[in-house]
Amino acid sequence: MKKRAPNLKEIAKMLNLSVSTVSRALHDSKNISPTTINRVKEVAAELEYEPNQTAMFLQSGKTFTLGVILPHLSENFFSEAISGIEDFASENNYNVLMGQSHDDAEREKRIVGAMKNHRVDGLIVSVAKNTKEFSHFEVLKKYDIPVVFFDCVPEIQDVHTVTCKVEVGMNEAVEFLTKKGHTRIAYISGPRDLLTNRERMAGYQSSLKLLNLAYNPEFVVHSDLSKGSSHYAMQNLLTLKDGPTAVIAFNDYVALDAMQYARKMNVRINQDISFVSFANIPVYNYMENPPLASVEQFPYRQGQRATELLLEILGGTKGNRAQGPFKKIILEPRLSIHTRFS
Amino acid sequence: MKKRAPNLKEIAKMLNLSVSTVSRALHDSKNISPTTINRVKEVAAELEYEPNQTAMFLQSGKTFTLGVILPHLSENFFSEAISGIEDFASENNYNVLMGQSHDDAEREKRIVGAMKNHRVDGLIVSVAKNTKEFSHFEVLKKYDIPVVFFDCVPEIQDVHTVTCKVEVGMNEAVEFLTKKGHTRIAYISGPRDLLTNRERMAGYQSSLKLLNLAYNPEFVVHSDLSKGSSHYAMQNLLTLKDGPTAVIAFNDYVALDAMQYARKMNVRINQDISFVSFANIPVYNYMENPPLASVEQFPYRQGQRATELLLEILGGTKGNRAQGPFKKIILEPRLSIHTRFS
DNA sequence: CAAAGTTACGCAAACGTTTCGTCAGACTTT
DNA sequence: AAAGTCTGACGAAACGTTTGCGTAACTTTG
Repeated sequence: MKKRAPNLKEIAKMLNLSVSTVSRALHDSKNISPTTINRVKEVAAELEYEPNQTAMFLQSGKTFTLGVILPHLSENFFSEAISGIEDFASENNYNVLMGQSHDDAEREKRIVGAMKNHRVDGLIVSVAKNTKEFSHFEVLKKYDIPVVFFDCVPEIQDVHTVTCKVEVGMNEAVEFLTKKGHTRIAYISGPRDLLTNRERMAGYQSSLKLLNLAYNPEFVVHSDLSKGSSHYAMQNLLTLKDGPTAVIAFNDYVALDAMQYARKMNVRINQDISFVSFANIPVYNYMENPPLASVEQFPYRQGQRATELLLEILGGTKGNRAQGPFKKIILEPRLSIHTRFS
Repeated sequence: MKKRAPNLKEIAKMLNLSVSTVSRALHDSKNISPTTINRVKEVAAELEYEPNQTAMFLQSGKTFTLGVILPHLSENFFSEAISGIEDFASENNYNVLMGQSHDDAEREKRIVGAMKNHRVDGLIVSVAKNTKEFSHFEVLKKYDIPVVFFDCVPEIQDVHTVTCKVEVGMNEAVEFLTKKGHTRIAYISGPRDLLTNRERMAGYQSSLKLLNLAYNPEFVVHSDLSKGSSHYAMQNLLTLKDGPTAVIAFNDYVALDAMQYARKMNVRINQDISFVSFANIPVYNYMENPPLASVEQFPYRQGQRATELLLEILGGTKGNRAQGPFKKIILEPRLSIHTRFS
């Protein structure tokens, strides 16, 4: 009772044909007579034959598989992103192989290796927060595997990227708050050396300048994104003499933690101090006191665009692939004002 | 300037060895002299040689790839689950290929086909809500690809499953509420024919019987899980003469929508009417008025166990794989009482 | 009717590995 | 010294496809 997946040879034997004829018949080659094509297809259907892709991979060098590497699947931002990736890939008959780096450079390296061995056709990556060095991506060039980075991208020129103009998002956030009458606006920053944080920071400072507001270094506090650290950051803001009347947080988790702390200190959220953040969770419409607004970064969209770009690259001439020109796709963020739980 | 991935042949040529010797050397075969092994490894390292897995797949019939099919990646329950799957798979040197059915039977079918063609070693599936018929999984037996179902599993005997005892979870939920003094407990059910819903329902009824509470059919209302439908369900409960003092919801989304509606009708949440639900979202600790408690179903754990089971099956004898004995792993849910936002 | 073209198929190489079997030479045992 | 064992290597087949080329048989053409 050996069950083996049916293959061309089996079909060929049953019909007294050669393997190549069967192959061609299944591909509707014009060199095969219609009657033969029908006979072959009939038998194939009966056996429930499906071509062995691993063999085709070997033959063609194409796996029709895209690798996706991101920090955490369980973070909403990323699960939305990979959802967009998978949807677009699937529409174009690509499969998606995925791995989580857990924000660990070593793990990321290992996964890149696994994907390379797997000979994925291309890679979509949001790099781990603690990755400082990108040589493990360099190797991919040798294997002619193009990479598109999104969200968290390395700061080097010769790569394709899809990102969101967070700087503009920050501008809008500050502007929104000043229109509400705020002049003392603080920023709880994320990890200092993270590109996306520096962009927020740049936006924060450029906005202040544009609006003729003074930049007060005390109004910028840091969180390493842990709950305790965000609490501590908020604490620092609350103990200032002329504290802020509005706080912009690095992301939703930081905002929620900061708000939680503030509330414990009897601050009335969005009355005594208003909050705005950068979106990465979805349930604000159910909360009584969400931040007033958040900068929406469209992760699903980012994933989609990244995949689109990657497939475009894969469509190009083989040799030219990993060389350039390198595209930088930049999406516009949108400040979404939260309506209150009603 | 042709970049081609280095291969065994290339190494062999450089060292004037045969391909087979190189292959063996890289595998530390004892039939190869240490000096040769070293020479080979040196050259391999220099060329940054990595074996082409697609070739190994073809050779060995094993892809070291697990397929995962679930409804939505963006739903927290599933992203947690796949996170658990990927973590466990990764630890055991398996890759994860994933697809979203979007709760559509047709799409599910297509993805199963794609995974089969890809010759994944095994499959982990949470079936689409509207899948009524499981023949597309039958085919996999022919290809000797074992399947482990989790969460949403087909109601047939000869499959491996990992599920959570939701019935028990419901029991605990009812008991919890009665201990709080509630006797008029309603249930907002999900899609009637969904197994997980019927189990909740069974738990609901058995609990009432056990606690000597009357079963009032009016206290069971239905939601198709859409916001409107959940609102409508809640509306029905609110218009009852002697309405419920506690409501158990099919899941968190239903609970949140129902609570939203109730609040709009000036019901004081968890005072006039208490809420309990089945967990699938993570941010309750930030909400002012979350449900009093939710039945935690441990998606990460479920994903892990499913993967563990699958790998166990894959380790078994080849022929016996898809035949049985069929394992049913059942996890205990836990009622987690939410502490209030403070 | 012969030359040329067309049709329908088979042969064999190739993709990159692994592995079974073989084999020559060197060393060990009687 | 003949027979046996061990060492280190190689050749070739196999996995399941695709595809360039070859070739019969048949059809068209002048």
